[in-house]
Amino acid sequence: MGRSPCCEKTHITKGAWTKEEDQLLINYIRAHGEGCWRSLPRAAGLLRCGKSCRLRWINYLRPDLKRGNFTDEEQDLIVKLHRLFGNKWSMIAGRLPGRTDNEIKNYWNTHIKRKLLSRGLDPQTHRPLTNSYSDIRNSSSPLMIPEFAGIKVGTQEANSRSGTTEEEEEEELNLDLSISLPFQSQPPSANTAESKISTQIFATPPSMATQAVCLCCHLGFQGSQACSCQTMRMRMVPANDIHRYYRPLDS
DNA sequence: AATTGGGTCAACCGCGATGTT
DNA sequence: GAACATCGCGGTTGACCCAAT
Repeated sequence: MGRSPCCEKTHITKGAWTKEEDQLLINYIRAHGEGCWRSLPRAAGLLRCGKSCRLRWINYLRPDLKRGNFTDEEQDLIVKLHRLFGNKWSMIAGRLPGRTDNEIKNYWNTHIKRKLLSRGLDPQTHRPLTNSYSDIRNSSSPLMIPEFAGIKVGTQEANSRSGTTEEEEEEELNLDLSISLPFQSQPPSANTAESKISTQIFATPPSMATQAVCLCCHLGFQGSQACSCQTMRMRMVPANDIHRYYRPLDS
């Protein structure tokens, strides 16, 4: 037999979170750390589904979250990453410190998507809406988004000059995406487009990993037992795990 | 002052991958 | 290996805000 259900279907609160609920969740996670979302609501005294607690914490309550508008650099990076990963918001979020997948997804749908459309670009493919792919490859005009500096897909002229293939074209994109936590000890092994991209992105010196924000330091606990900086410097953390880069205070 | 319409974003839903029994 | 739970993700919804009318 499997496990028991993740949460009781009855007596579950839905909708907007109250300040009291937020505080209960914050207090509990401060004391016990993240994890075991199934048992968390009851233990924290919340009448919420564990899933809802996890979402609230990750998207809103985490102390390392950035608030406020996206910077031009972040916007630029989102477009680059979206071109590489598509709607893999968690992958994109993993490379934008302090931003959540939900936040990026919302920002994409409300701002960037519209901007691209107004430029006549397909937000999914980042290519002109009216032209087919072959048209684009034969086009002499660069695929540029002036508002997002540095997003140049490449041109036929450039390709014929350098004799690059489509895959190489991808690699021509400057992927200096290391403002986040781009290092992974073992890049994905599968020979997929994503893995190639990941390999490239993750090919950052190990020293970059130490530039990640340690949550404990962020909270002012550097040097304390809770601070795991030194431990984390010994082993590399997957980029997607930046938000987990901390250790429960009571451990 | 009331209504309307668009923009924003927190939260929910459903699904696939993974883990556990 | 089957059955089930958990986790995490992407898509969608709906409440709220604000400006225009």
